[in-house]
Amino acid sequence: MASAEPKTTSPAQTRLRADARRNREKLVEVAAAAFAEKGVETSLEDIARQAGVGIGTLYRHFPSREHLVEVVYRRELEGLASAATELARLHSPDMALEEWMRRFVGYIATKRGMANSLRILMTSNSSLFSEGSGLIRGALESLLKTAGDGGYIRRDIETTDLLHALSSIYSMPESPEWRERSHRLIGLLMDGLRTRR
Amino acid sequence: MASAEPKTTSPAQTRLRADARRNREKLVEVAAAAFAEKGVETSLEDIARQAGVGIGTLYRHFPSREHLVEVVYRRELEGLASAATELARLHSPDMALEEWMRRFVGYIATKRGMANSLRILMTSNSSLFSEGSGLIRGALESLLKTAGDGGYIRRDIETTDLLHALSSIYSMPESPEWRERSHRLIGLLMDGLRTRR
DNA sequence: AGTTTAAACGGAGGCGCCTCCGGTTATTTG
DNA sequence: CAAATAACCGGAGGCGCCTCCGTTTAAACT
Repeated sequence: MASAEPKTTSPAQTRLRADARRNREKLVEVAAAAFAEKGVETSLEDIARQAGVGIGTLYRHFPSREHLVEVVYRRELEGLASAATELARLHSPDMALEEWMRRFVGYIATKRGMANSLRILMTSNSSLFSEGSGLIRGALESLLKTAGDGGYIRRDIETTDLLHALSSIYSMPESPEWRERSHRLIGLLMDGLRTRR
Repeated sequence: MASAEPKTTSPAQTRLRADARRNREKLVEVAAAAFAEKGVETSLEDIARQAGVGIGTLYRHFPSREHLVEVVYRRELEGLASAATELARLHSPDMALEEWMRRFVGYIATKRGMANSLRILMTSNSSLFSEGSGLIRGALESLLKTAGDGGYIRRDIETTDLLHALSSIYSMPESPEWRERSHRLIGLLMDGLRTRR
């Protein structure tokens, strides 16, 4: 019988050497910033340089551009989902909801430029999409429930509907006031949601 | 008043110099063959070489890979549509229909590898898609009508249905017998269509 | 601590993309 | 037919992609 590994959280993960893990994490971090700033078409060699590793190292960890994009994408999605519980701890339920929606919009904003790469990704790996949207939906749902239970907002709102309203922001025309507009929309939604006294 | 150009068929076309037109046509021809054989990811420099022109010339005529793909795509579509009238002249109506459907399948076959580029193309230029499908729909419709009017096939079949049946071939799993399968499907469709005596 | 080894590194190299511009050529004008 | 000119040609060059493999190093073993 093979002895089990008691160290790793996820079981099917082959342990990485310390330097390898450092490099990998640095790469993801740098890539996230680069994608956000210049879109997913940024030079991978630049990313490797900024992370202080050779291009070979980047390609060993992420065999293709899409792999890297996927990892960054998923990481951000998870961050967004876990922000929900964090916000719920720090703010009142309604403020937590509002702030979370703002972050959601901020997240979407970084995805606007990368339509094509994302599309390729989604069609070739649709599980990513469904898992991702599941995470987000879960986060929003729990925020809604908490705020609803506490009497901060009305309770006759479906997660799906709100999610839909938020997603529509994605298809808003590109413009300088995009961010402002989307924040106004959130304010509007919150006004509608909050219970009057 | 500016004097009108009586030479060109399409009015809004600025006349090309003779050598330019030669090169352009040669490029499209070579590109069509190359795309069919090795998919749309083929090296554009190879295409230029095979066409006997410099890479600069290729890029002047087709500013991006997608432009070239689009032109080739449209050309083949038009060829397919015009083949319908040609076939109708040479064969009996039912044979014309059958042969045309075979060619349609052949056309689709060349498009299997290029899913991504085509998808990008479609989403960024959806008119191409609608115009294209209009063309081939028209072709099929006229073949159907002629054969129906002549009593060769039943008349209670909608163009849309047949088109749908044919398109389903596109999503058949890739396999060595793909071509054979699709031809069997066409045989089956024709059997169903033909009137019995 | 020293040895071993397999995992990880990183950059050179070959290829394709696309741009830019000095040279060439079809076409127009006299 | 020659000169003028605008259109066109083509390939060098700079950059990024990705692979391959000789070198380095973390980690396991003694």
